[in-house]
Amino acid sequence: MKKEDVSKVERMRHTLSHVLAQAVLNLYPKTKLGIGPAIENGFYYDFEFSEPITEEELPKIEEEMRKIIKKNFPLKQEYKSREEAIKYFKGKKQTYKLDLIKEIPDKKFSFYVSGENNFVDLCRGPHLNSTGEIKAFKLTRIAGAYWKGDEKNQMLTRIYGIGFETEKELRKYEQMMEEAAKRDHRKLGKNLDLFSFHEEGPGFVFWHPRGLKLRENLIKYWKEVHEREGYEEIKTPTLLAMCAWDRSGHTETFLDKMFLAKTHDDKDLCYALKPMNCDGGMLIFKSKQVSYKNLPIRMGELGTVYRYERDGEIHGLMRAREFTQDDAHIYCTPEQIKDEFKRVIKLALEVYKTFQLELSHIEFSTRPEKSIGSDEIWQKAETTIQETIEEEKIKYQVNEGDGAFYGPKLDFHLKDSVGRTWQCATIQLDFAQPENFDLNYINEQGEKVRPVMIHRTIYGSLERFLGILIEHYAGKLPLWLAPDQIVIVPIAQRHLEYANTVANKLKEKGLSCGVNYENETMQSRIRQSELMKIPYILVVGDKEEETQTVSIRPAGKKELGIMKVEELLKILKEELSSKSKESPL
RNA sequence: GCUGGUGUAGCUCAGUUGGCUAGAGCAAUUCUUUCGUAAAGAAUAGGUCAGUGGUUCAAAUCCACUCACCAGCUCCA
Repeated sequence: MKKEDVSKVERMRHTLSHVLAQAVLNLYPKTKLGIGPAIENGFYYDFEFSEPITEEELPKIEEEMRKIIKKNFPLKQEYKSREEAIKYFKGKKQTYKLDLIKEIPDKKFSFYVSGENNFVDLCRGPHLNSTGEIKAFKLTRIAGAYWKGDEKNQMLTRIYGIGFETEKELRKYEQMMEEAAKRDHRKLGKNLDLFSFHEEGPGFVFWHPRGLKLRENLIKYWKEVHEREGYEEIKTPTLLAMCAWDRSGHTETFLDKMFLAKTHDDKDLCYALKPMNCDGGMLIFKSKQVSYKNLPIRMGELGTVYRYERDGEIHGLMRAREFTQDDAHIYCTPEQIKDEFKRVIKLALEVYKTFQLELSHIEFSTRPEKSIGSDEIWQKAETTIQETIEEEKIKYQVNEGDGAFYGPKLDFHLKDSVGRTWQCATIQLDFAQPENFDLNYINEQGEKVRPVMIHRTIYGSLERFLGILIEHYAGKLPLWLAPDQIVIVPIAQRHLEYANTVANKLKEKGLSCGVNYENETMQSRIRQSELMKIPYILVVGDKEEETQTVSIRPAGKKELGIMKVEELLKILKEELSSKSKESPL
């Protein structure tokens, strides 16, 4: 790669990883080197230390790095032949580097040399001209990472750092991360009394009244758009007998993630909690004869599924062991695939726009190792998806071998507050399951024909999507989603009656409105409401009662003055109907 | 599951190298107070220091195991 193709800050981050490796070798000469790339906002390097190291040693390594930077060593690129390269790393006992060379087919290998001990690293570059060009950096944390990203391999020690062109930018980034940590949905979920987790159910979400209301608001919107899009809703059992999972291939490919259930009399019919909703849906499809005239059939299901995720993989709402997919299965003819696919893409983009969510990226995942169905079927499915997204001019990246076991898929990824991405919407093309379940419809010639199946979600899971939303809005949910929309604060006890009259008027219009008449000062009650991020606080006292008005204070803002209740209702109605817009007040 | 870390009251956190009855603020309860836009005052109650086992005259503190959580990896919606 040419130097000018890579931004200066990226080259700096890459050089930083080399400086890190050099510093580590200076301090711990027996260390074996893995790889060290530049990443978003920084860099890392993987090492195998002879003795385990701790985070307390990072300042020492950082200091050594500063020495190397100060000495301003030039980075020189040179080439070695395969034999020279192997000989060099054998001499240094750098087994991981030898492993890398084995995998690169090139005849000539690019190396970078710098430093007083002529630190040499196998590397394509590009780099800065010399270490002295490095500006602001900091080592941030230490973590484990498998060699070449494969859990069957040795686990190495990864040291992460951040790097920027100025100290100011570095500090700004650190501050941003601190702010982001405050948005963590797990923290907000506790503070806003939305949900909790308990040792008695690791990975299971306990929804509190306020959280459940939020969840239901999200469901309501989902139902609206799906009804409009021609979906019908179904509900299938939480448990199915194992023969269903045998048939769909889950037993073979998914068993380690399934919760199994038995009855007390130990009959041989063993059950599993559903890890996916498709089996139940297909049984409904099969329950009657379908004509080509009925297709496409779009069956939606807010299906709660159970997956025994391994310890350490669960993460708040983002990755739970029980979660509800906003699932749907579209049964259609081969000719209808593209059109249906496009409709789902459009719907996903529309929904994300409503929340003003920015998409991180779209991934096209192809056939995995563990899969069912013939080569021909996979080929056809992958080509169809690729053609569709190219026709739609959608930017995507290919994720080789990451499809579902029954078909290739298109995934939409969203970012959380600290930049981790999470897969939300997914659209999966499936020729295999209709085969397994012997699904068919009657075509124009009166023959039985196999339908094609599209599995899809828009939110992905209600839990994950809510996690993303809570962080996206930093807990300050828009009026239409907020579990408690309005709170009325009567100034003194004598205003309680009037407060209740106003509350009833608002409730009649379907707004959720409470009255806070706790034995606390008005200031304290306003504070409580602010902390709960209730969109509107209405204060009522003598003045308001006399003029039949309310004093309005939108959350996080100063008071706006007084207004007639009818006038307020008009404004709120407008705000509720335009979900994606900001509050007009 | 892997590497590293954490676990003290409902919440946020103190608790020196093991040593008197484990503390604080907020929240809760009771009483007083009825207040004009982000915290009124007083009193009361609240803990098997995650669990189990061990070391010790003595363990919140040291060790082992288990559980849960956090960061990253792997995996995933």
